[in-house]
Amino acid sequence: MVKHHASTQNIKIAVDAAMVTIREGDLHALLIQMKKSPFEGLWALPGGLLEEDEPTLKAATRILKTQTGVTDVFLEQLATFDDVDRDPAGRVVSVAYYALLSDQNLDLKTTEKYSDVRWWPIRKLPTLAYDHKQVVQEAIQRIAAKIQYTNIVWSLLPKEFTLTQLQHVYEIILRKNLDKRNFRKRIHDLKLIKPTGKTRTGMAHRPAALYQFKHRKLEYVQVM
Amino acid sequence: MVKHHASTQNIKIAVDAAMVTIREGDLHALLIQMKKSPFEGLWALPGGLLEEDEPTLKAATRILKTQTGVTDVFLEQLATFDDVDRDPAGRVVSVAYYALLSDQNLDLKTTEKYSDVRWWPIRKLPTLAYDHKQVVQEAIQRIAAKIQYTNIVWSLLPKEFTLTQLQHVYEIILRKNLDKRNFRKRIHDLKLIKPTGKTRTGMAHRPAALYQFKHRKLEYVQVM
DNA sequence: ACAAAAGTGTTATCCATACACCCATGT
DNA sequence: ACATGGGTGTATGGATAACACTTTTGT
Repeated sequence: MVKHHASTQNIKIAVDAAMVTIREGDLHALLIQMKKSPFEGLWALPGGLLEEDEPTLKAATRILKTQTGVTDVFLEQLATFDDVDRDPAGRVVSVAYYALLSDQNLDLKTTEKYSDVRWWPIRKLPTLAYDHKQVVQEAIQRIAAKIQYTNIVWSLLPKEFTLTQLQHVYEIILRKNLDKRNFRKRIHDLKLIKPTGKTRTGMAHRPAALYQFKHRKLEYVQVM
Repeated sequence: MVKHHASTQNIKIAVDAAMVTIREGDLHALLIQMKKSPFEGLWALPGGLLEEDEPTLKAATRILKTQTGVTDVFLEQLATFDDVDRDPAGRVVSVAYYALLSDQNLDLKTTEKYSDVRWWPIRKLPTLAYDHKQVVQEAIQRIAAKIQYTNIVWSLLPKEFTLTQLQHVYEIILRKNLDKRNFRKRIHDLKLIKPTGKTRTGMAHRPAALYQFKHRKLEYVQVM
């Protein structure tokens, strides 16, 4: 045990959310541009101080909803970041979450609080406030690990998608090319998705069959 | 972002540590018996409030050192537990760590603060205070997952150990029997350990060769 | 007709698994 | 001499990886 100055502890708790999606063939994170000093103009993950009667998961859910309007996505605690100097304004411990979003149906909201809100490619981030660069890095690592033994990619795709779209998600996150036939055989054997019967037409090539995930919630399956 | 009542936030931060070892053929966790109400007599993980100028990892390191005297072990953040009602005394968010200890060279310290300190088999825990049962469960899951793709078992074994001891660690944590020859072939191919040249004698059977880990720090390797 | 992505099976290689006996020591 | 765990190699089967052509559409 550390000490017992319970009444004198003066540490604040924040919740930050790394929202991640795939756009233009690459992973992107949602960043807000800060208005207030000392980080004026810098970019950061959306977040804020925790309320007393609110669990961190609820706070993260609210941040997500406020920024993007979505609720039905994969959202999970990432880790807690607590370097003593991470916030120049004082000791603030941050419980970080990460969420996976489909690039569809997103409606970014700019609020009074921020100068700007936008998606940034994860490999070309601007300078970030606090330790948010590290938070994003750890989120990426977690995602890359976790798509290999769970079904969480459901949260990165629209409700209906083609097998090629699904394969691209894996290729982009794992940063390697996959064999089309082996990938499809694998996905088929896992029985995580089912055909909708529809096809995606309007492209200058053969229409692709559309599929959907049977369950849009976390399941453990050895994908690769 | 949640709200901006920064000055009014009244949430405390604690650090708790699940220290785990293998004794008598099973996983055990170190628990302390509480003296103070409202959990008087109940068992709990060692922990305490975080100090303002201290990172949580340092706090966890100190808890570990205080309880067991050891420092050179694997210690990692597990997760943050923050149910609003987890502590009847008020809102306390707990950053939980877990540590892996060898059953050797342990010197449990009972302090004034606790009625008792002892190892409890993980499958037969007493009633625990707070949400510590959940913390232990998550630690076990993490350990079982992580020994399969890292070298962290180094921290559960003495500096020098036999291949059979190493195999037992995996068998106990994964709860399944492994084939001796396949296991040894695998371990040998991974090149994580090296023979010390010594043997362990004094037993009513052929002496076993003693090995040690080449590196006593986290490395990522697909073990199984 | 051409371009572009969709869709589809087979073969070879590698890796995981199953399996049994002799060895060195203490009693 | 007997009991006990230590130590060792091979053969098989299943999973993974490599690989090319036909189909359907839009222009």
